[in-house]
Order: sequence, then structure tokens, then C-alpha cells
Amino acid sequence: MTMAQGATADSASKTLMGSVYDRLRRDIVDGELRPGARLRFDELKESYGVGLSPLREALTRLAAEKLVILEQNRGFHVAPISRSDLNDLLLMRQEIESLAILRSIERGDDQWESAIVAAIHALGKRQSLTAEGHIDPEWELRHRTFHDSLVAACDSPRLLLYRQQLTDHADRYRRLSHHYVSSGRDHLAEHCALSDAVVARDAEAANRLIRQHLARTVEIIQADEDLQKSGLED
Amino acid sequence: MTMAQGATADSASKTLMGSVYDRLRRDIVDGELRPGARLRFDELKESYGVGLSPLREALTRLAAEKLVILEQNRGFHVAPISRSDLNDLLLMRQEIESLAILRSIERGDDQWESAIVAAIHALGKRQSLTAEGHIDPEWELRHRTFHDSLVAACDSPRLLLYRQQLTDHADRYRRLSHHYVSSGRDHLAEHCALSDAVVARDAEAANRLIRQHLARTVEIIQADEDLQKSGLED
DNA sequence: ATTTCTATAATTTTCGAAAATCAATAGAAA
DNA sequence: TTTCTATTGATTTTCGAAAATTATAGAAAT
Repeated sequence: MTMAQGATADSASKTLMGSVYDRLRRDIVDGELRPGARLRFDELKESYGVGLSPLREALTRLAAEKLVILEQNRGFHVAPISRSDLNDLLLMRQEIESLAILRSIERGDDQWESAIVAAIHALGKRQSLTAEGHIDPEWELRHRTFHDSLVAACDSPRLLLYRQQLTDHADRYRRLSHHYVSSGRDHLAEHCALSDAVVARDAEAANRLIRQHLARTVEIIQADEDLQKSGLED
Repeated sequence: MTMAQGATADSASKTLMGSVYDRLRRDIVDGELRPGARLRFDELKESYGVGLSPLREALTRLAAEKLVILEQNRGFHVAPISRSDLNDLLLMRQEIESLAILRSIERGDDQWESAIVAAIHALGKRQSLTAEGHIDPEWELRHRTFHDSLVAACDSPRLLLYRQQLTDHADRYRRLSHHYVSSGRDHLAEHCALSDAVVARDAEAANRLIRQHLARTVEIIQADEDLQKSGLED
């Protein structure tokens, strides 16, 4: 029994490649690993404490999701960020999210509705910023739970898979822009309006509101000059 | 210099994992590797003539695209097929293809139009079936080229990536259903109507026609009782 | 000074063996 | 006869070293 360095509790009873994939993904999405950064195996072996095989597999998987880039015999890099990529991401998110919500509206049952009402309620009970001005992790969790609840009835594995991948990319941009929450934006009002439209099965309004919601986040990120320093180009 | 068994000419100057990925993908999409088939490393090493590392990486990449399934410590399998999966695939294809075409209609220039006209012309010059009743590879190539030409101006890397992945899945179902071409269907008429609508920038008609086109293919596949034997369940 | 070539160093890619895990079977106990 | 446990066998997963490739630095030539 060599298996020991299980790091995060939940990585128990998982393959090494599985847990190193999770950790790499989180580090990239959290911005710990900077956009464009070179990923050398010697360093990765050091910092993640695993051998080549699970590392290469995890990176290959991340490359398929476009969170990292693989260049022939020249190694892996964290995917760069750019304005045009952010615009492309917004476009796809608007289409995929709205599609998932519209299908959920068509197919959702009472239990689906209840989960949304519960999620928006829980979200409203929590401030997005802590006393120190940082984003509250618990708020982030409830925020994700709320958005997930909206699409939970869409009944399409592929739609949910693509949505998940796009959300990862969006989260990365969002977290690279530190103060994305503190821009005087009324999150709760937006979320409530969205929740109301969905629960009322108002497809037209839900479609309009989710697209607006996603677009506003991107506007804030685009305006963040700090992000230039993270390597945002065209 | 150990590199030698480059199989298909184009795999030169490519990494081993890259070419074994290409070969595995083709074998799966072509139905050579049956749905649900177990992929044991001993056998794969034998038949593809490479070591474990490039094989595992290639399979990991294919797993991310859902062409193969990875189960913890229980190996890789070719992704199974099912009616519900085929329906899910159709749903996503209709959305993604129509979106790509509509964006191309908005953004395409004269050169884009010309390429479509050229592609539909080339497609019309070729019979889909050979004298022996098989699908003509040259027709398949022109068919793909035509459909690609329709979306060539959509200007969205993510949209094109997802479209490519969905097309791979669709091609697999289509090829598992041997006589998908020979069902008395008038391909050329459908393609011409689609081409005309797109070149005329008639978004409404193009949207309707592409969705119909995709749905008809699925109808034929669903009706193919041969496919039951390939493992099509719910 | 600039370029080109060669030798060296750094890094990725691949292989083969060791370790870990899962499936199957046989044997013991109920 | 059935159920449970231990052992064997088959297979995946992981490691560490070898091979191949790319990058770097210095020397020679223009």
C-alpha cells in the first residue's frame, strides 16, 4: 500500500490520475496556474507528488477540454486568455445555457421547481463578500447550486456536459478578475428575476434574462484593467 | 531512430500518441471497434504496435470526447450506443448545426458563398453508391466538404469544436447502419435546397432545412433493424 | 556584426517492469 | 447445498529509466 498523499479528503478511493486531474483543473480554474504558464513535468512531479504517467493523462484530458494546450514535443501550457476567446465563450454560454433552461422549463416537474425556490432562498441568505472583502466560498457554492438547479431538468447529457465545460472556462475568467463581485452590481435582483421567470415557465423572459446575466459578467471582466496583467490580449 | 511503423502516410512527423489517437478514433467511428467492446491493453499493444503510454493517452483523450468510456481500474470500453443517446445527439446536432449555419449566413463573404456553390456542384457530380452498392468514399469526402462549407464562416472556435465532436458521434451511428444511403432518400435534393437557402441568406429556411436533414438521417438509423444487433438498446 | 553550424543541455515522449487493484475460483464453514 | 473467506490469476495503474526531440550556447565562417 503506497497510496498515501490523498491531499483533499474526497480524492480517496480514486485513481491517481483522477485526483491529480481534479487538482490541476482546480488550480487552473482558480488562476493558481497562470494563463500561458508552461507546465514542466519536473516541476509538476515535484508539486503534485506523482509520477509521469498520471500527470500526462490528466493533462491530456485537460487538453481535450481546452484548459491546457499541447504542442508537439514542446510540452503543455495553461490555455492563454484573450478578449476574442472571452467573446467566443460568452456566445456559446448564452446559447447553451438558454437552451438548457428552456428545455428545463418544458420538462421540469414540481420537484424541480421546489429545488429552484430553495436554491434562490439559500442564495439570498448569504452575502457574496466577506468582511475582508473576499468572495465567500459558501456564497459561491450556493450560486453554483442555484444555476445548476435551473437546468437540472433539461434531460440531455451532452447539453449538461458542454455546459459544465463552458462554466469551467467562465469561472477561470471570473476568478482572474478579482473584484468581479464588488462592482456595484445587484446580483440578488438579477438572480431573483431569473428565478421568477423560470419558475413561472416564462420562456421568453428566462431566455432574455439569462443572456443578459451572462453578458453583464463578461462586461465587468472586460472592463477590469487588472486582467491585462494576467495576459489578456486580443 | 526507432520510429518506423507509421501506418498511414499522414502520420509522419507526428507524435506516437497522436497517430494512435487518429487510428483509434477512425476505427471507432468506422465501427471497426464495436460499441461496448472492451479495450484491453495487451490486445491494443499488439494490434497498434505501440507501448502503454501513448495508448493510455490516446484513450484518455477519446474518453474526454465520449467515444470511449473509462471505468476506475476496470479499463476502457468503446462507448455503447442507444436510442436515447441517439436522440440526445440529434437534439444537440440540430442546435449546434443550425447555430453555426445562421452565424455563417450573417457573417459569410463572397468567398464563403463561392465555396458552397463549388462544394454542392462537386457533390452533385458523384453518385453516393458505387456499382457494388457500397458508399463511395469520394462521395463521403465531398459530402463532408459541403457541410463544412456551410458553417465555414461562423467564426467561433468553440462552436466548430463541438460541431466536430458531434459529427464524429453521428458518423459512427451512420456507419453502423450499413445501408443508410440506400433508403430511397433523395440526398441531392435535400442538399440543393439547403445550399440554395444558405446562399440566399434565408435564415429561416436554412434553419428549417438543416434540422429536417439531420432528423431524417436519424429516422433512417432508428428504423434499421440491423443496428439492433450492434447493441442498440434504450 | 551577423549568420550558420555543431555540440551540449534540457525536456518531452516512449518503453518495460513493478505495484496495486479487481475478478474468479477454490476451499472451508455453516 | 449455500455462503463466506482466502488465494490465485488477470488487468490496470504507476513508476523510473531509456530514447527521441527540441532548445541553448559557443565556435567558425561570411
